[in-house]
Amino acid sequence: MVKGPERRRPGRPPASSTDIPTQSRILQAAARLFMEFGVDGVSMGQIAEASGLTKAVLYYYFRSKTDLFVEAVVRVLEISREKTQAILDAPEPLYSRLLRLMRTRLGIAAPLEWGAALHGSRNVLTADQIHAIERAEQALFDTVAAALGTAAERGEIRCIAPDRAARVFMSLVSIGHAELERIGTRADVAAVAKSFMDIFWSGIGPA
Amino acid sequence: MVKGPERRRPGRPPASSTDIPTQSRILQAAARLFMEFGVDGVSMGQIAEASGLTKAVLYYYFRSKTDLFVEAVVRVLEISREKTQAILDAPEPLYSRLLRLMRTRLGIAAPLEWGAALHGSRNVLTADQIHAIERAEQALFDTVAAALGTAAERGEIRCIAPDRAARVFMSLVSIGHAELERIGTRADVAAVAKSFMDIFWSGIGPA
DNA sequence: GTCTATATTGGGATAGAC
DNA sequence: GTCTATCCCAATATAGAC
Repeated sequence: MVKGPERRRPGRPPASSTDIPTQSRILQAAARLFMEFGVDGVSMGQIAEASGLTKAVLYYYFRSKTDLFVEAVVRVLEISREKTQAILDAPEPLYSRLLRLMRTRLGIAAPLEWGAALHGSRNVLTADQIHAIERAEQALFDTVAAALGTAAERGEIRCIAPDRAARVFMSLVSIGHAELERIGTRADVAAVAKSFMDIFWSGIGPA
Repeated sequence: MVKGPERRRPGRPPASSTDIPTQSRILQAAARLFMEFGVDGVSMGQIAEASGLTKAVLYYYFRSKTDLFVEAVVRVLEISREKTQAILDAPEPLYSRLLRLMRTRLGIAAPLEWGAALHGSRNVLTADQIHAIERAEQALFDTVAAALGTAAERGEIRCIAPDRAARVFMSLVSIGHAELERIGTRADVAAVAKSFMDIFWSGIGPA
């Protein structure tokens, strides 16, 4: 492009300039499908269709299906981490923040068991790819663990191993989501969130 | 076979007569592989090899790969349920029984996230097959839930929703297993079991 | 009941035009 | 950068001998 600067065309710019970049469109569609059907449950053709493109374009942006999968996972985990961080930074008691976090996550349509999808495909991923995913996953847990650790210092909770507790919390979110799916649309997200939160907070032992 | 009864051959009977029936051998191998690599991570060829047979034999006993998968899952869940029942029937306080259950399950090589494997393949399963798996799964949860319910009646615990708590417990087993895998062989199963059990029993809230 | 050999297809990946 | 057309292999499933 050796052309000099052009004068701005009057009127609304063509749609293309406001469109989501192709790569992001692919990642978004891929993430959604992978979350719902798992790696092997989705073909490149389906992802192409879902993003309104063709297979060849996908391979223009991503070397392989595995690559696309890894980048989609990392992206989702990063976004998830940011949202989580924002909620946990609020100036509230830990209990309220965790409850809000659980409600929010339960409300998200695509909850996802990446762990599940991963389990089946670990053998295909390179060490680097596994590492990338594990790092993104760990960052998410660390965000929660940090909040638990701070609260523990303040004597707000008795939690001894924040990282472990963080994993338990995230897993409770998964179970909660499974329960919401089971009972269907008549589900009361807030109520389910509350009851899982209570198990997390007080355990099942005698009062 | 119209031959009359033969006299028993002297000496040790041929190995074949004490062998596990072919169908069980297939199911065992299939269950192990499916648990480790997921449905799509394993081919019929691999299952055939693992059970010392050929693909054709597998198709002699099972109509399709999906069929084999479903029967393997149900079988594992049933066995798991029986073992669980046995442990929970012991005349001990609930806490001890649950701790023993968690230790035992953490010690099993193939822990498995059937849920994971399932998620990816739900779209392929017939309604009947999904039902069969869900029934077997529910039976397992019910076994744990029953123990929790009884204990609740006795005032041994404060648990309000036994079924929900049962799911949480089983899920803690999964996290525990994931943690053991992460930290590798230097893992202390009993210690990990204890600490997850404590989160389940007392929660993380202030003492 | 178990084998060898093969038909069939879904889907990952690429070539090359535009 | 995006398309059409195609290659190619892995893996399910079957045919038919023994």
